[in-house]
Formats: sequence, C-alpha cells, structure tokens
Amino acid sequence: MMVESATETIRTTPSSQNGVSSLSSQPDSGGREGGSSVEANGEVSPVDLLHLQQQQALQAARQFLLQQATGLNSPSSNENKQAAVQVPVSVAMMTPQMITPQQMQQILSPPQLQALLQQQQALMLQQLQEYYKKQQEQLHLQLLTQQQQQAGKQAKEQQLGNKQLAFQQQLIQMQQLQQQHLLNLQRQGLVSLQPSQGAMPMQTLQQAMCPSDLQQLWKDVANAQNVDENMKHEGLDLTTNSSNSTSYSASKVSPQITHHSLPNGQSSLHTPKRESSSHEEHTASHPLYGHGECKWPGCEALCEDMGQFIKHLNSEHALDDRSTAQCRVQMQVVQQLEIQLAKESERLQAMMTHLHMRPTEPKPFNQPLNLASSASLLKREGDTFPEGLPHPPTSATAPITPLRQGPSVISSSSLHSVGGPIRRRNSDKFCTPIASELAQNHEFYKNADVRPPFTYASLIRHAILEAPDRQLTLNEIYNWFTRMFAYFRRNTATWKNAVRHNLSLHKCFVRVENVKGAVWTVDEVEYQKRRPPKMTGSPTLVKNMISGLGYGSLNASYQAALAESSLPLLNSPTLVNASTGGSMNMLHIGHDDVSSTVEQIHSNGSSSPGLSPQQYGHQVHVKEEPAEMEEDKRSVSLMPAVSQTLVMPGDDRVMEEELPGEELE
DNA sequence: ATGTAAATAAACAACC
DNA sequence: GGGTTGTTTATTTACA
Repeated sequence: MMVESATETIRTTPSSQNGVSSLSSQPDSGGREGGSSVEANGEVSPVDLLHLQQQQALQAARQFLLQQATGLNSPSSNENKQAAVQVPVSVAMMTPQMITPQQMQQILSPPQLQALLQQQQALMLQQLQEYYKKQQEQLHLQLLTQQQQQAGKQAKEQQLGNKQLAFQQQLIQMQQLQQQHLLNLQRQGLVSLQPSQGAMPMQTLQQAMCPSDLQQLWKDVANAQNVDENMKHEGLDLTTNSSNSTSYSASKVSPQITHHSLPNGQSSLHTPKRESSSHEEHTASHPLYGHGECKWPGCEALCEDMGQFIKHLNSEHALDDRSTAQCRVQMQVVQQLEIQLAKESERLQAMMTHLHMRPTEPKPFNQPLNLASSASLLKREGDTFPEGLPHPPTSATAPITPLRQGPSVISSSSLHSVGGPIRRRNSDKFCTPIASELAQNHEFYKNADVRPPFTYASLIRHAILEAPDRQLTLNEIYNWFTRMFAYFRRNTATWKNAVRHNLSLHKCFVRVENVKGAVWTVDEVEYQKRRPPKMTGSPTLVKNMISGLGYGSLNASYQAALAESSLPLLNSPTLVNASTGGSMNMLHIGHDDVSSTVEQIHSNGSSSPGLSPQQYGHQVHVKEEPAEMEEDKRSVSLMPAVSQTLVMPGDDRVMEEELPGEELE
C-alpha cells in the first residue's frame, strides 16, 4: 500500500501519503487516487472538489482575520460586522497571510472560530456567486465569439453549430450548477445556524469527512493556493458529484425548506452568512428573494410576491443530487471547521491548565460557543434538515455506515488521502486531559465519526480507570471504545489490534489473571513513567500566547479566573500508589489524559489509583518497555507542574454521568 | 538529520 | 477449525 501515486492529486502536504494507512484500512476506498485529476470530460475528482472547498474556507478564514485586524469589512459582506467577535490583539496584529495553519487554529478561540465559520460560509457564497457570474460571462463571450466565427465561416457551419451547442449546454449547465450550489450553500447555512429548524445530522458530515482532513485544511492555509484556480474546476465538480450524491435522496429536500422561519434565538448566528449571498438588505423573508426578484445566482427572475417566488423556486430551481453533493461538500468544510473548533477548545483547556487555571473554569467560558457541543446539538436537533440525509444513529451502538465508505464520490480514500488520519499524540502534544475533553465532547465523539485526539494508550487507560474496579477485560475495553466513540465502530479489526498491541506493549497495562479469565489494569506509575511530561504544545504558540498576546489579550474575567484558579489546585485526594512511591501520582501532569481525573473520581473508596499489579495477586507479566530510568528524574523536575495535574474535578462528573449511561451493546 | 513515540499491519502462539 | 486473546516484530509517520 505504499502508494505514492496518491500524491498526484494531493498537492498540499507531504503528509498526504498518509492516506495509505486509511486506504489500507478501508478497502473500498482503493483506486480512488487514480482519476482524481480533472478529467477531459470536465469531471473533477472529489479531492479537487474538497480541496476547493477547503481553499474557500481558508480564504474566508484569512479574510476574516484580516478584517478583524484591520477593522475593515469586506465590501461584499457587511454582515461580517455582526460577527462581532473579539479577536485577541495578537491575532489582530498579525497579517492573515502570515498566519500559519497551526497558528490559526491555535490562536482562534472557539467563538472566533465560530464566527470564522460563519464568515467563511458567507464569503464562500459570495465568491461562488462572483465566480459563477464570471463563468457565465466567459461562456457568453465564448458563445458570441463562436457565433461570430460561425457567421464568418459558413463552411464550417455544421461543426461550429455543434460547438455552439456544446457551449450552450455548458452554459446551461453552469447556470444550473451555480443555482443549485448556491441553494445548497444557503441551505447549509440555514442548517448549521438554525438547529431547531434545519439542523443537519452531524453524522452525514462525519461520514464524509475525517478529522485528518481538517488538519489538511489548515495546512492548506500555509500553501495559500489560488482559490480562483480551483474555482475553475468548480462547475465541473458539481456535475461530477451529482451522480454520486443520490444516496442523499436530495429530492426530498424541496426548496421551500430553505425558507427561513427563524423561530429561535439562534438568529444571531445565521443572519450574517445568508444575507451575504443576496444583498445586504434582507427585505424579503427569503434569502433568495429580494427586490422582487429571485436572488438565485444567475436567475434574477422577477417575482411579484413571495408566493410567486416560491413557485419559481420550485419550478426553476429544483434540487437535485448534484446540488446535494455540493451541499455535502460544504457540510464537510463546515464540519472540518467544527472539528477544528473542538480541537481548539481542547487546546484552550490545555493552555488553561498550563496557566494554572482550573480545567473546569474555562468550561462555562467557551462552552456556549464550543462548536463541538454545538455540533452535537445540531446533530441531535437536526432531524428537520433534509430528510434525505442520513440521520445520526439513535443508539450509540448503531453502526455507522458512512457514505464515505461507499463508492460515493467523496470517498474515504480521497478524503483521507488529503489529510490522512490524525495519527497521534495530539493529546500528548497539548497536554489535553482526556477527561476534560471527553467531558465536554463526549456526546460529540459518541456520535461523530471523528477520531478522538488521544492515543490508544490513554484511551485504554481511561477506559480501565473508569471501570468500577479499575479493571476490564479486553472485550470490555473494546466495548468501551465502541460505546464512547463512533469512530471506533468501524474498522474494528484495525483498532482492536491496536488496542491489543498497546495492552501488550506498554508496561503500564498489567494483565491480571482472574477467576473467570484475565483482566487488564493500569499501573499508574508506569503510565506516568512512560510519558515524561514535557510541555510541548506548540512552543511557539505558547510563547505567542503568553508573551506576544499575553494575558493582556485575555479578557478580564479570564485573567481573574486564571488568577484565582491557580490557588485551589492542590487539594486533591492523595493519590498514593501502593506499588511505588505515591509521589509519582502527584507528579504526573495529566499530560494527555484522563489520568488526573479518573483517579480521583473513581476512587470510590477503594483508594489507590494506580493499582499495583500485586494487588491482583495472580500471575502478572512484567513487561519490559524500553526502560527509561531517567524518567524519574524528569518527573521530579516537573514538580512545579503538580498544581496542574491535580485539577480536573469537572471532568469527573461528566465521565461519571457518562458511565451509568448505556452499557455496552 | 536523527531519535522517539505512536499508529498500523501482520505473523504467530495459546486457548476456548 | 475458527475466533479470541495476547505477544511480538516491522514499517510508517509525526514530531521534537
């Protein structure tokens, strides 16, 4: 599977070959790489399409940052004002073009990301409109030229006639495409912004998108490729996609659905983007209707009243699978951003932890805007959206049969090849407490086919520590994975193997012979040993945040929270490990995970968090992990970090509430 | 450039 | 014999 060929269409990053792993794990995705480039018949591969979308999103992101920095609103979308999001000074100081993907994702706070998301959509709409118009003009021009030529050269009348016909068809197609595309984008905007009315099932997004794509997206920012270039393929993409999107049963989605009766308070979110597509005045009650004419791109049909307009919409702008495909693509973009937001909030947590802020503190702070949660919210409430779109599994156990795994245009392979799976160490890198992350987004991970940003080891450990007696059989661990993460409901062979591999490989996992078999426990000491706490977390970023933007950019409440939160951290239950010096427990920085939490939480009476193998008597294998004796020293040096470690009270409760929940299936 | 950690794949053995 | 469990080795990738 060392497919270098995959790179041919994946122009962005070297990591794109990453797709290999995912490819191998998803057989159906094979062969996708082949025809990804623009084909002669005008078709464009999913990869291109996705890439385009990403570029658009990124472009929008840059523009967003630019606006934030300069205070200027883009001429096109004055709704951006409404996005009124406070951007840290440090961000504002930066020239958007200079912002690397990493920085972008690290700098933006959840609210900012959300605003960014909205603006991205608005801008995308605008860009598409402009683009379509240009395309139309071009086509007209070409057509006229051809006609002139035709007039001049009667001899080739026939031939030219054909050409003309082709152009006309192309023109028509273009119009259709733009109409449908924009409709979908509009709808998509409604969906994402109006959970109560048009929320779409997150599942669809997740199915079509993998977390890794998000990273790719951000990476693309750095590349700063020309959007217009990609735009050229746009129209063609649409046609290509149309054939495959049938699974969504787009037919069900009638244009009327787009009417926005914004019944709820979410209005603030949705208003901006929609208006951007049409003109700023939101005279009509329909985003596609204004000034007595249909605002559908390239249409401008006159409609005296709303009813007529609706009729017009239904007749002239009916939805087909093509537009649905586009909608899907846009959903993916949105989802990518949402995932990104989730990651951002996660990083924020880590940063807060690093800055001696209680992990629970930031919760109320960013929770409302936490996209991950909003995403899940959407998902849950989103049954109203296009019925054709697959609904999220009602039960956690419901197998996800993502379209991506099917032969759909946007195949998993292509998607994965773009970014590849997020392989690892996110948690380590950002010192993200699993517990806190899961606490906030457990619903998200439960239903979204998103790879959790934790290592297998940390997840396994979490699972085990979460168990009442801190021991689980292999099968129970499996069940925990599938129960907690939608992502682990597929490719079972792969991740189960990984789980077993981790259990065997890492010393921290101790197999204990039980009466009825064997169970796995966690040797907390070993676990902490094997991960020397190093506050990495993107050093540059951290520096940026601390020095560059510093606390000054944090709002007052935040600072206050930071200040006071640093105090009460040391009052955690004693985490004395029976087997080894109890101090070890105190030392770990909760680097990636749950550790800090679970121990305290699940120590329902029964004390010692890190179960020493001896406790379980029976036969215990002593694994020989690459010995790292120096770890102890390092951990000592980490002493100052203790305050950080002890703190995840908030997480616990979430995890606990999660526990009683549905049992394994 | 190099080493390390993690993910992934796969071979293999023991056991039920 | 097939599936599960567990161990081990190898490869690839990301990251420091």
